[in-house]
Amino acid sequence: MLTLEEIAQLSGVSRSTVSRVVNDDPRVSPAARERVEAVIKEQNYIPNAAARSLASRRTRIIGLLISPSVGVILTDPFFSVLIQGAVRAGNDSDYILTILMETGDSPDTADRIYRRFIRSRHVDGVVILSSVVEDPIVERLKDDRFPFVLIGRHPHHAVNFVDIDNRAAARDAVLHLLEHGYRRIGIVDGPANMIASIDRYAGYVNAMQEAGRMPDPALTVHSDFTRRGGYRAMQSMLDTTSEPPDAMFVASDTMASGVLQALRDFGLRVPDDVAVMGFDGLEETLVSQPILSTVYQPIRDLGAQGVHALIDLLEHPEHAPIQRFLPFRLQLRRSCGCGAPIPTGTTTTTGGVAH
Amino acid sequence: MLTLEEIAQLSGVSRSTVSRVVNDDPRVSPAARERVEAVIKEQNYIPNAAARSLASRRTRIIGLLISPSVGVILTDPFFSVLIQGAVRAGNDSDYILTILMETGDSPDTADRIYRRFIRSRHVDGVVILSSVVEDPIVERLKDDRFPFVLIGRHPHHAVNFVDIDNRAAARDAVLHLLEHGYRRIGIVDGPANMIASIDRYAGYVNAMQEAGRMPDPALTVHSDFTRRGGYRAMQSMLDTTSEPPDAMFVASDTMASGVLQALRDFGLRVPDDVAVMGFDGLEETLVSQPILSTVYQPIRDLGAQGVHALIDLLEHPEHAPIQRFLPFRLQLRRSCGCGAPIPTGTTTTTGGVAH
DNA sequence: CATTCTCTTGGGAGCGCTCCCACGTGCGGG
DNA sequence: CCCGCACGTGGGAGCGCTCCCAAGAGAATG
Repeated sequence: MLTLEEIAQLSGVSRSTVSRVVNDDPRVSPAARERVEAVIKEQNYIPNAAARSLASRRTRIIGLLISPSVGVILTDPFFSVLIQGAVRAGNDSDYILTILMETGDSPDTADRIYRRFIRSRHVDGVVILSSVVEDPIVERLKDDRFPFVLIGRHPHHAVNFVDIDNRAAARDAVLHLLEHGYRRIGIVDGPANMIASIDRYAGYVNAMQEAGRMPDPALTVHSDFTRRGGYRAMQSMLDTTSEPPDAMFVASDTMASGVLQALRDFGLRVPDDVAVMGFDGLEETLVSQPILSTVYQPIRDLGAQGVHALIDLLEHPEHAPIQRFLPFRLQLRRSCGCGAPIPTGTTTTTGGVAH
Repeated sequence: MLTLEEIAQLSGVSRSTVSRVVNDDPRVSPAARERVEAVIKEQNYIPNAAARSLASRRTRIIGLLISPSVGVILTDPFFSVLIQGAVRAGNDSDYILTILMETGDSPDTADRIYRRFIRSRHVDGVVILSSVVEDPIVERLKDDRFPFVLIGRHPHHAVNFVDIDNRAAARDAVLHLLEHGYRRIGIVDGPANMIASIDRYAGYVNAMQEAGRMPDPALTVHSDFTRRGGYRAMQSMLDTTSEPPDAMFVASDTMASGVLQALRDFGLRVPDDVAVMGFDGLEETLVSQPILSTVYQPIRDLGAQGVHALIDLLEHPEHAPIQRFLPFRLQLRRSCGCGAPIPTGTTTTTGGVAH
């Protein structure tokens, strides 16, 4: 493995000049630069990361930390799209994005990663993809004053985050179902300990109350954001309730896909017997008939903005805290009872929120 | 940020002793150890990663590199299970596993990651999850003598890898369909540039030929390992062929799930009109009726073994090259025409290969 | 023509660890 | 009683960079 010093000797300049060339410092004569670059190329020299970070006190690497809860449902296109958005944003920057996954099987795994990777300064900052409300990592990062950005807002702490207004979005969706005339509206929500689930449930309740209706507990099920979970949730609701719902608000498209299949297996027609409204706006779930009405959220952007926010934080620590809400919109298609099947992409639009 | 030296002063010992405590070196008196540990805890001291790697010449971090082709189909439970297996194996070791994703949108992103993360020694070694046959990274790693393990065999190079014998597995699966008496057997394969697809196709052809049948090109479709892709592949096959198949071998359960839906939407019964055999043995795809017959492969193990192999490589460079095939088995359920629906888990078993 | 400035360049002093060698100290055996 | 040998311990010498300051060569200024 070659060092800076050796490259310097080979090209007849000093260590400092080679360092300047490597770091694109303008204070190098064209002649010297050319010579050094030739040697670097010829020797296939690549600077040692550890030495660099030790001397410069940064690594130019940022982490995307995926919490256990998420790891399990990694299969949801939601996460894959989000991750892709984040990775792409990382690639377009000067930073390299690396993904850290916790499996959650051992309590000290998280601690290990935190110490050995985060606090030891292997990364300059982290984007957290957790959404489990009580995730202890948030406290820890705050206490240690380590730079981080949450994807999904935090209920208590004033931390940097990027999110959509899930409450408002869910409210809009349920209000739309109410406008259709549905009255027994049920909900398949995500896990009760995720902020997104909590907010979406609150939006559902808000809408129902505005319409003067009390949400029926028999029509509320928490599931796990998987297709299978959606299927089972719908199945159990139909099995246990004497009076089935006339519409369902489902907190993710992936679960909605399971819900649609459960309804079909139960012999119920969508939207005639039961209307369905999803959440996410994933292209992946458009396989099924009837085409799913849903709340579109800019998932890819969510990932990208999270990364951008972190980089901004790293390079301008003096900036104000970042608390960004991205816009959402309803995509009204067949499954909620709206007109003829509308081709993918063409959509009716309602409000959204942004700061 | 505290340093070793400061901890040493605070606990009245030398830098060396603190280092020994941190690294679990037995050559420290109980008294000193106790004192130092107290100070470390009290000060919340965590050693600097860069300084450590610079001095010790290793990082104790390994990378899981996910190639662009894979990134797109990250939603396939196959990958999420594989990744979980790898992450878990990493957690159980002394290493930390970090995931690197290439998006493939820019040709030099891969180069950047390679230089800035791999060759710069940010990681001690990498596990490659690529399977695109001509992935240039393999050459590069080989040339640079950087430690790596492939998940999925390599057609040309003698490299370390972990895989199953896809050819034999596919052959077994198709032979089973032939035993049922099906004769017009079609295949929905994965992308033609992935080694797994190539091997599974070869197995399919082998089986057909052994039964004295020429595979019908009209019944061969390459798809992309997604549910949607499977749906479309089946749809287009049914649309274009005058004589539909009586059985389908599908190169992944996720695609098979799409195939089942396409058949249903086409008014064909499974297995009566068309039998279906999947590949992977994912629990996630068991939602659908009829329950899918499939080839089970130990996906989680594949990830774990990849990581173990790499660690072995790092700690015992003198060991022989690792080329490991894990066992597979047929899981015969309803969709291939086998008896009554068999409860999940209970399975008929056939051969497998292992070294 | 002396003075100031700009442009390039070189090298010292770390960054915070690990690794190795040397130095006590106290013990048992010859 | 002395020698050798463990056992703890301390400190020097790096690891391969970045950052800063100094210095020399010209160019520009009065």
